[in-house]
Amino acid sequence: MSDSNWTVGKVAKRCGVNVSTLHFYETKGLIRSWRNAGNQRRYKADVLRRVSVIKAAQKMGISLTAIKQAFAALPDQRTPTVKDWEKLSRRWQGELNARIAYLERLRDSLTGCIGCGCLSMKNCPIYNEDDKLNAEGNGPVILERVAKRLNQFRNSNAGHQQ
Amino acid sequence: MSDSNWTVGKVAKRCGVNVSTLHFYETKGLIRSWRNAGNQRRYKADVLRRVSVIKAAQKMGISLTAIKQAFAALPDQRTPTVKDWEKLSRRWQGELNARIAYLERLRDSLTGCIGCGCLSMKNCPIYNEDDKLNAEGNGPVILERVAKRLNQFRNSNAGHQQ
DNA sequence: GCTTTACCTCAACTTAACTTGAGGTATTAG
DNA sequence: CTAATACCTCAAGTTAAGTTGAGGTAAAGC
Repeated sequence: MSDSNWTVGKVAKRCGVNVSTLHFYETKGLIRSWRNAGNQRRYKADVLRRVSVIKAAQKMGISLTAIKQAFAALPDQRTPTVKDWEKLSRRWQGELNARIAYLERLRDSLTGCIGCGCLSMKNCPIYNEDDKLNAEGNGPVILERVAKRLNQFRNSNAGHQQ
Repeated sequence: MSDSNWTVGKVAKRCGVNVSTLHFYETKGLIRSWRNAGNQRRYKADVLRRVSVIKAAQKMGISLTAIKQAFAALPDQRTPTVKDWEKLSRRWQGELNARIAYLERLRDSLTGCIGCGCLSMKNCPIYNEDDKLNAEGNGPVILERVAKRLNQFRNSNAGHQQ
């Protein structure tokens, strides 16, 4: 009963988000609810994990659009199992590693490049980082619009490795 | 002559940004220009490094506001030297390290937490990461609004260590 | 049974970091 | 000298991820 009778308010409190955020996630297709006789939202308990996973993914810098696409890999009819979630998790771990590696490269070349003045030159490792990542024929691109939108992961093919 | 006679177009092309971006950066106080007789912007060559450093900092996830504050530490009257830039760089390296460490913690606890269901619980290491970072009396906070604005670094005290 | 919460919808506002466009002036190439 | 660029200003638009508020209904507490 309480298993499929969560109200927005309870979910919001439990997950530490606003009610409006849950409404918003629903319009984005990230979570789902059914309505009771009085047109109020009711949730199954698994919404809690969904919201928590959304929050965790956001901390990794993954956009809602990419999260939605990742969720698309979850079973549609049955409630996702632990294995389903772990699969998702492993996928994101790969992205997280790529992201960490990217920041490490940035860190390691930062002082040298800022100091030497090569930053505005064509052969600077920092300056050309995007170009390398975005090079054609070089496998799926991991980071999208790096300089523009705060290192968000690309929506269109999040999860590809190599 | 060409040392202080860079036009917006030339700077834009050299730095790989739009002219409108340079206008924008100027309104934000990130770069400066003088005007020629016909009211057109002219730049000193050091604008190239400034723009490049802005771009590098953005790749680290540092906001323009924080970048502006960091630039405030640069000399106002003379053109910044290599040492000036290196100082800035070292400051950001510390933030970059903190950011990398944060993502590593997230990665290492991700699969376990997503799988075990603790994500929505109070004792989950991922779920409570923000709280730990934001705990009072625990030294300066490094990451701000982590879950909200894609891990941007805090504006108000960017650069503080430990 | 009534009053306080909790919900509902829908539109508009918020911030960051830019971009786009309109209407007009300067510079440059030939 | 003139046509093609390049610039100028200022206002408005864009995206992500929500938040805020108005006007109205449902459910819960006592």
